[in-house]
Amino acid sequence: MKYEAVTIKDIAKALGLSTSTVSRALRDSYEISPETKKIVIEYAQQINYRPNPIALSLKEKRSRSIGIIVCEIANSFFSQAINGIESIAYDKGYNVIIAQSHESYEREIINLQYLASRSIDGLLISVSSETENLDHLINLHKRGFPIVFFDRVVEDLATHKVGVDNYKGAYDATTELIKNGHQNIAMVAGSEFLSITKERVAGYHQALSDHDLPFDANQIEYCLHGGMLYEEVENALEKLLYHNNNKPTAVIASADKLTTNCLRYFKSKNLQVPSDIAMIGFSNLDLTDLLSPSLSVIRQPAFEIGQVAIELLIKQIENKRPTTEFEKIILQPQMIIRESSGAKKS
Amino acid sequence: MKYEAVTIKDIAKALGLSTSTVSRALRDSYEISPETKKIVIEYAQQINYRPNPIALSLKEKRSRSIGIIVCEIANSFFSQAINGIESIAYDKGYNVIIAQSHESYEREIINLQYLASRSIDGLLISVSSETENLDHLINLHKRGFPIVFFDRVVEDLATHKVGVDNYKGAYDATTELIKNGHQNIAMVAGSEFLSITKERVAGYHQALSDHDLPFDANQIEYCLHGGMLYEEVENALEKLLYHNNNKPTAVIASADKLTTNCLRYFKSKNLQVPSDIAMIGFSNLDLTDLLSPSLSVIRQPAFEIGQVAIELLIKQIENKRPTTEFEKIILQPQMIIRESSGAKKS
DNA sequence: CTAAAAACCGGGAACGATTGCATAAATAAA
DNA sequence: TTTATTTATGCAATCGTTCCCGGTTTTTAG
Repeated sequence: MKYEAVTIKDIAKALGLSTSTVSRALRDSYEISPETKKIVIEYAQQINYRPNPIALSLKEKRSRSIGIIVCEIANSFFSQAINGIESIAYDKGYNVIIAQSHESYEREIINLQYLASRSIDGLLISVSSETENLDHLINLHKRGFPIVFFDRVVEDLATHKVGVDNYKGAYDATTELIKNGHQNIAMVAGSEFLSITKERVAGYHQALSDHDLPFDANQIEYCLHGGMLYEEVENALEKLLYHNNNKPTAVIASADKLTTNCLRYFKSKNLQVPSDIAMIGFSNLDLTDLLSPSLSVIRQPAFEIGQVAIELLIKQIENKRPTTEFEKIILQPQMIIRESSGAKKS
Repeated sequence: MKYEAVTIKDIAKALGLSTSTVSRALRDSYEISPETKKIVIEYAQQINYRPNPIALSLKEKRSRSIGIIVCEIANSFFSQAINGIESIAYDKGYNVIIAQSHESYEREIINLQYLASRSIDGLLISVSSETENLDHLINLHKRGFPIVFFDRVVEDLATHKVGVDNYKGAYDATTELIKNGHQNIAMVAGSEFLSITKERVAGYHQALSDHDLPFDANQIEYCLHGGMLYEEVENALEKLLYHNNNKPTAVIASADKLTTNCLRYFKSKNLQVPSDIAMIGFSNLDLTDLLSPSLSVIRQPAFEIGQVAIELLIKQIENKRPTTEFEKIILQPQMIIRESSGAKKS
């Protein structure tokens, strides 16, 4: 069943005018007499005429839609970031097409091809945790396609980038645990490919060294799928807690899904938080306050990250000349101390 | 900065053929010789030719994109439903444009106009909790525009509808609480405008009456914004617990956000669940098992709802003749009993 | 060897809207 | 009255693709 829309031709025919006159009248051109304008505009309103955006896109060579690729929308951080993106995009007359990589490199490529073939005007992407090879992005980028990275940025490409101060977030979290008496602090980290992981590890590392605590590489476990699979978090924690000479009394989880899956593991093992094992995690969940014990978190300004990213992207899209100067914007994370990061059993 | 794509004309010029020949060669028409086809296809591949979907849309009068309107994507139920929708849509070559009403009637209308003007081929909608007047939907529907309702369906329109057995979900939840010894069970319900609210109230009502318990209208509080605002849930619970001769020992929350905000309220008032007040709620959150006490929930098959809805929509879009027979599909919710619905203090 | 039938390919209209250019009529200036 | 100028409108190209309608060559049949 087709849904037939009113076109400019219908108006022209009905009013005995040419399509150009109608088009100009609707755009309020100075070349059209006030009387003709009035007739056209009133008739258009009456039959509920709407310009066909597809025809416009074809002519203008732009679709006024932008693509977003994230791992999962069912992830508080990303759904909040998307809210930020949409809040600006809709105001500026762009619509967004969201695609999910589900942390798969392969699906990221498929999504990218799909979006590119839907002729989007630009791309906002937070790469999948499997993404190491960047050819798919480099290809587009070389051809002058506007790309902005957010959260999981890729350093090797000259584009706008928006993220948080991951180093500081991890540094603060580690320091908080140290202050509460923990000397053996482990880290459950995301994919090693991601720069955010490296930065968070670096922050953790530095905090230990600033407090004269030894750094032990065995205290870090990387999860390739960023905690999306419970099993990988389970394995990581098994190793850290039971196959490690140096049993930690506290854990830092470096991503949303890692944080919740760590909790799930502790619960299944009947480990009390924070007395058996303390923890603090990166998380943007809205109900970390409702958990028992309430969860200490590093929270990222997801909404703002989305807003800044889309603004940079639209600026680049609407630029007449190719962009040569790219910005890297770093927002500050927020540490919320609650119960889970407390002192160990004495 | 414009991103110039390769067109069929470029191929034609480079190969000394006409655009029609190139077009046919790429579509594997029988009218083109195998040799020509080979040359064209290889060259197209080499220069990475992609057909322009906008030009196709203009010609075919369809955009192969469908609109989704939900209240919030940062809501487990809806993000899961969207995952279900996308899983099918992408396979069938459709892309989805997501818009959020944030439970506002006004924004729902704006979104609808926006989507319609973006020439989507069909619409999947779960109406906002403020939506009482349906003119905006009726208008589109009258013109033969394909619409499928999911979750929050609207009975007055002849369209496909997909939802869960809300009556049964609430009936089971109520029965479970009764079995655990609760005689005074209150309900924190969503917007009165929504049919799902009415059905859930009816299920609750029937369960009470089947167990010879009195029904007291003062034991139900409606939240117009479906729990999106903490204050409305707070007000509702204040009334139920402290301005009510009949203080409940258990509460049923009839939506995701209501459930979490009830918990937040109990926590703020230092009420122990389930000993001070038991509860069970509709929720699709993935970490209700991690709460203390773990939360008993009615879980909806969100992913499947999304899948069924998009399948019906695509079927309708691709139908040659106008659809006259509409389906209403009801899936079964799942009750997961955990700690929060336990017995009251004895 | 001729006529018919394949086989293969190009021209151009169409989709809906915009826009540079041409044109006609009306008015103003000389 | 003639020319110049303004005013108001139409024609046609354009964006990228498909497809109807022809047209030419080659093959096949009689």
